[in-house]
Amino acid sequence: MVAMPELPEVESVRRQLHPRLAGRLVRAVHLDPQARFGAVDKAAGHRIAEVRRRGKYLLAPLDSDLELIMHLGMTGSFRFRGGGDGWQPDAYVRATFELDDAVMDFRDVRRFGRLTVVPTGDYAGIATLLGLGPEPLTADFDPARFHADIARTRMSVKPALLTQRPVAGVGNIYADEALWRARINPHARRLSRTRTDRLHAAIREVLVEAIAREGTTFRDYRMVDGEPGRNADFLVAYGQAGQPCPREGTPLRKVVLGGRGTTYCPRCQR
DNA sequence: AGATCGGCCTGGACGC
DNA sequence: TGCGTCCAGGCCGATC
Repeated sequence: MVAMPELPEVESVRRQLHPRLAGRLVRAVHLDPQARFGAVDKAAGHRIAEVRRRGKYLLAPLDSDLELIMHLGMTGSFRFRGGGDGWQPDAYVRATFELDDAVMDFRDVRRFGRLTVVPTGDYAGIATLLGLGPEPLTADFDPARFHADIARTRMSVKPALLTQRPVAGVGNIYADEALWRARINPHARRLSRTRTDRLHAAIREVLVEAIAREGTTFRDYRMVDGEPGRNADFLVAYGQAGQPCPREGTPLRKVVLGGRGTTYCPRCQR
């Protein structure tokens, strides 16, 4: 495992990115010739209004009814040159934004990150963003709707969460953490309202706690100032296979579910 | 239409 | 030491 920026990591990046980008003019965008980014160079000549977040996406409205969309993928990070944090561009810089008062690099070892510019709100070419579920930390995340979404699908609850449709921003780490906390087996289907209510609360809790620690860093995830998140030492399920369950000591089991590594307690997660 | 699966991409871990 | 193989996974497109 490397990084997997999920909602807490992306939100931590957003909080540092917003003050550095809001109001700035993009003078030019330089791309790695191998990068398959969309029309991100269309950002050139436009001013950034703000940096928002939806799920794991960073959204930066530009003037002229354009919108810069950024996704960190697995290993993406934004770094600024000459900021005193020692950052120097390396072989993994995939895009460089020349701003009116700064130079920002997008670094991405595995190239899973995505950058593009679209007409404001036109997400037709970005299926996951188009079908993105509610923001978990707002009132939009409604327990009744969450239950209906989880009950409607025939998928197991964990893969269902990873589709981003029942709720936005939950990835592999926080799915395992929330399911453990809610004592729900990741294979479970058609959960009762009582259990989706527990999961609803657990998702909010693990995300809020991880944001307070500025996310989970294993290796590559870095905030804009280069600092790692501090949540890795607080994970109780993800990556803890074989360790005793903190609730009652049964060794945690790792399986592959929906093609993703999944760790859970076979005894207390039913 | 919803669900499933392979591919993308790379470096690090691991085995011999 | 060095090489080959496997693994990690968010998202997307193809297919069932």
